[in-house]
Amino acid sequence: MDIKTLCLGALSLGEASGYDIKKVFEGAFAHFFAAGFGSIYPALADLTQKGLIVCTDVEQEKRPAKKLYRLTDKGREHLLAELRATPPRYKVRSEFLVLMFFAELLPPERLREVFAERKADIQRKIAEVEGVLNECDELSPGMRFCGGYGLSQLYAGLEFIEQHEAELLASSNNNKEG
Amino acid sequence: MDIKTLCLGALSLGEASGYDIKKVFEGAFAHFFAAGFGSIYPALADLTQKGLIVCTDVEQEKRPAKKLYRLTDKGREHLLAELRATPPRYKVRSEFLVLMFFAELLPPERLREVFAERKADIQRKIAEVEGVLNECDELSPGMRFCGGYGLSQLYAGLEFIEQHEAELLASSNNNKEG
DNA sequence: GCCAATATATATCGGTTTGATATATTAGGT
DNA sequence: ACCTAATATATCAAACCGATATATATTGGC
Repeated sequence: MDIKTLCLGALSLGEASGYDIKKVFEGAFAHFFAAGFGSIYPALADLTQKGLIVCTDVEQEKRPAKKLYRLTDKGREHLLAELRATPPRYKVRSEFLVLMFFAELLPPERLREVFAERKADIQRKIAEVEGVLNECDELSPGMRFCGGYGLSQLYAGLEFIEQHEAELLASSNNNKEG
Repeated sequence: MDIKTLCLGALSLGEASGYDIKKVFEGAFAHFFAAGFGSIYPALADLTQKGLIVCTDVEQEKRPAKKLYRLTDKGREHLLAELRATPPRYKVRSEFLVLMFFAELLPPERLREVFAERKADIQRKIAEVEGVLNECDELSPGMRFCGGYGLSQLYAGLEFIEQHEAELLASSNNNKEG
């Protein structure tokens, strides 16, 4: 699944600008799919050119002008077909775990820092997802499932780190001394 | 962190060919970092050109010839510096969760399939990681941490799906009838 | 003995994605 | 008056992904 399909998905929730879509990727989508402006704007141009979305220029009083995009019927059909055909993959790319894998090559004080940063990051994300789940009451069951799944992963990761970091830090210190 | 650094990391465990490194990415690294031949071979060429690794051609009796790569001192230093400077990120890209997010747009029977595929995939990965942890007794504490962390994520995900799939399927069926 | 599938091994290439950067306007704080 | 943050769009090189091509050797089934 590419960013284009994700943009169609975001637009299935209502019309939006590229900037709005970016905010969707930073909010609700944040913990399971990332996309920057460098992906979103070309995707919107492409989708427009293919007739899957249409664009309206909107002048604003107190902000820069924006381009509002809306799904066409063709675009909605394309989205449905794409979703039905998408295999349910789940891919992780974790620099954190690479650092753990090579923990012996890190200075103990850096290892401590890494654990602290990672835990802080997880806690920040937990707060974000819980915020969305609690504050927004127009979420579909599917969206709530997504949030819940994300929380399960975040809590399990946090718990694992808290239970095992001391052990790894100890072996790192021994390694330094020996 | 790019694939080049990962290749340096793989070579810090001993000399290897591009093909060997791919197997590392399919085994020990599998659940937290992916890399294909299209990334690995250019990375090795680049690292050789920069003097961070050296290459030896090895003719083999019963197999195609291979190129064995080995870290240089400069390469080892580069790896250490890179690891010390790498922020501990953790990025997920999940088509599975995108499908959950838009579950309303999926036919109920496809939703059932998606859950079945995802659970089978998780169970396959659990077996893989547990296999490595049980069968290999030369793993460093850091590598065991990695495997354990992966298992914590896999078990938490599996449990969450088992506890919530019925609910989502029910709302999907209602949606169809309503 | 033969065929198909699998494993070993390297390499390339188009298309997509990432991350950084550029540009411009308005709001709000000091 | 000045700086920072938010709103808004756009581009680009570098990196990465997935598929494909090429070639040899082994293994298992019939």
